[in-house]
Amino acid sequence: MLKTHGCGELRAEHIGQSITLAGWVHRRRDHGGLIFIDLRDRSGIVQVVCNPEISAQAHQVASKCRSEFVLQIKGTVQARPQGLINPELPTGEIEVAAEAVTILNPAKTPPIYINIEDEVDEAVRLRYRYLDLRRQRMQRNIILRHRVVKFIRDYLDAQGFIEIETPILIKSTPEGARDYVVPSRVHPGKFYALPQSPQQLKQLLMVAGFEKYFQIARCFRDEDLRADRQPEFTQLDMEMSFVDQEDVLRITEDLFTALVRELEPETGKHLKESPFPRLSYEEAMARYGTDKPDLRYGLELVDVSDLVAECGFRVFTQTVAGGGQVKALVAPGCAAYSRRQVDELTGLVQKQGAQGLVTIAVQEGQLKSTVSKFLASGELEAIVERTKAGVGDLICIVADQPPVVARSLDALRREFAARLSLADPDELAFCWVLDFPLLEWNEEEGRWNAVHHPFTSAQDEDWALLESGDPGQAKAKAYDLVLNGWEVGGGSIRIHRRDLQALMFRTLGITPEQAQAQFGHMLEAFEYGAPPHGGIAPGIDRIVAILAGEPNIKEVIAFPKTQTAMDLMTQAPSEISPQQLAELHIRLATEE
RNA sequence: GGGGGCGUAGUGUAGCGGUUAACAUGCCGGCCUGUCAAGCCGGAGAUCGCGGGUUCAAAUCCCGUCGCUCCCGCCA
Repeated sequence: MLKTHGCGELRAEHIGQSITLAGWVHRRRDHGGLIFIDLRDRSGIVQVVCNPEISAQAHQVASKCRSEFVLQIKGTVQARPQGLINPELPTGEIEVAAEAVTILNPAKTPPIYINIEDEVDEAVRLRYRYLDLRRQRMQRNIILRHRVVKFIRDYLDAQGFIEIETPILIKSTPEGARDYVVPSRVHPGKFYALPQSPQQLKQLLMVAGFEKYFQIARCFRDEDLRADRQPEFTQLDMEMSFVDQEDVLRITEDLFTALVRELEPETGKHLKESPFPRLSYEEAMARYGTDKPDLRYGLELVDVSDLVAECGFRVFTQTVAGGGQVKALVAPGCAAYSRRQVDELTGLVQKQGAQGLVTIAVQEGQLKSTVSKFLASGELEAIVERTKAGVGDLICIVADQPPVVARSLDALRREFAARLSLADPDELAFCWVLDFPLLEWNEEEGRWNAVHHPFTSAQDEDWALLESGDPGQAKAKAYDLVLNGWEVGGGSIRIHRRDLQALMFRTLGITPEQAQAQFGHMLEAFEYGAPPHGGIAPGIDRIVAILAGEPNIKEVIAFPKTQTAMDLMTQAPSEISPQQLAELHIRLATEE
């Protein structure tokens, strides 16, 4: 090794020791007669003093050093002189008196600051990602990610889980997201797909008798990007045999409870509660307007439809009569909102499809509402009472069909939480969302789609609904893990009986021939003693981002892609040579 | 596919019809033995993303385009 110690490890106990360090010039302070170098490596920063009276060589070389030069420094750890201790630095009680400085490699002036935590244009960061990754924020995030994955591996190993790799080149299936495909050289005109998740493979591992499987699995989906979506991302893929939903929830909950507690000294983030609260899908939509509610704050939606069903405001009465809802949200302390501020909120809900926004400002001794001339004072008071709004609060009301009401009030709820800083950034509010619908109607194609995926089991009593008319009412044995308003995982109990799988395919409008062509291997496998099984797949990138306090998963991925799925460092994707195309039997249909 | 935001020295920003395109920092040179975002002095560094248009005159206004970004659609 070119070093005996890490820069950040040195403490008062090392005083007097001869040591060798190697790292990067974090900052240089040249006083002419005396040069200070803050030397940085992964472990931290230490001050090196180059005094010509101790070593003329060290001082002379140090005078040529610049930011990000790679140095090896031999020297002695010494106590800092009286009054010169730097309490900002973990190594601030000591410094290293340089006896020899070697430039292992010089460096060009970097295009971004390594030593200042400053916002830099993301394109520049991504182009020079290796420099961006040198910065403290990214080092911290990537190391945190390592700890998360390491903890998960150790924990699941101790619970009897086996980590098994599954192929990256697999068969394309039409369900779900768009596949990334890879052409086959050996089989002209045929393509592999990259896995959207190892879904089928992990189920086959259950048929294979491994009983408890997990994998830190890379997944690929060729869909448009978001702050929480990259084209390739990492899941903790898990599957277990002889379990029911309760077992999967408990094991997952125990894992994340232990993980969060283990990392709390590092992240400073604590669990709001464990066991995690459970909400049915229906309840989540009713109380929060979303299936991924942020439970760090309240602001629950309140249904007031019955209170206004026969009031004097036709928008309300017609909405209720037409099967819609009138629901309210109380914004604490916002009664004094100006017309302009209310207009902003109205614009927000209109973007979600709502016609408008009705407000009631609860003021001392009076209620000011945009609809006071339509509603009797008793009706307004009934709404105030139902919503438990107090003096100084602003009640926001949306009337529309349930999906529009949900979307609008969810948007409002998140807007108020942001404006009023209601979400504690150091709190982790996990919850489970359960009892999802099994199927949803696909308007375009005129058929049912699986909400989760076609191997998800219906709840036991709901199988009959698939045959007898009302498949849309069937609930699935599916569950989502939600954390601070992010969906951080989803899973289900699978169908393990061939007859029920056939019923499922029939309901989805998949003919036996199509099922055989696409999923023949699954159906066949299930005929050889498939155990009851189920699993879950928490998203590693999202969980680490939340633990790191980052708003975007790019901040916890070493080499992420831009919103147009480019790698700005390597310029992927790129053209390939005509020879490569020819080998792959591909001709480009380039548009003119 | 659609909507919003951003694009000016290496980096972060200001300027928003007429400026020598400004400031900070970084960079280069000089001085400096106790700094720690060191200090002081001097210097270099910008076809204002790109293309077109309006105008006597465009970084500034208009149109288009490209890049980055946030969102909707999409993401079983």
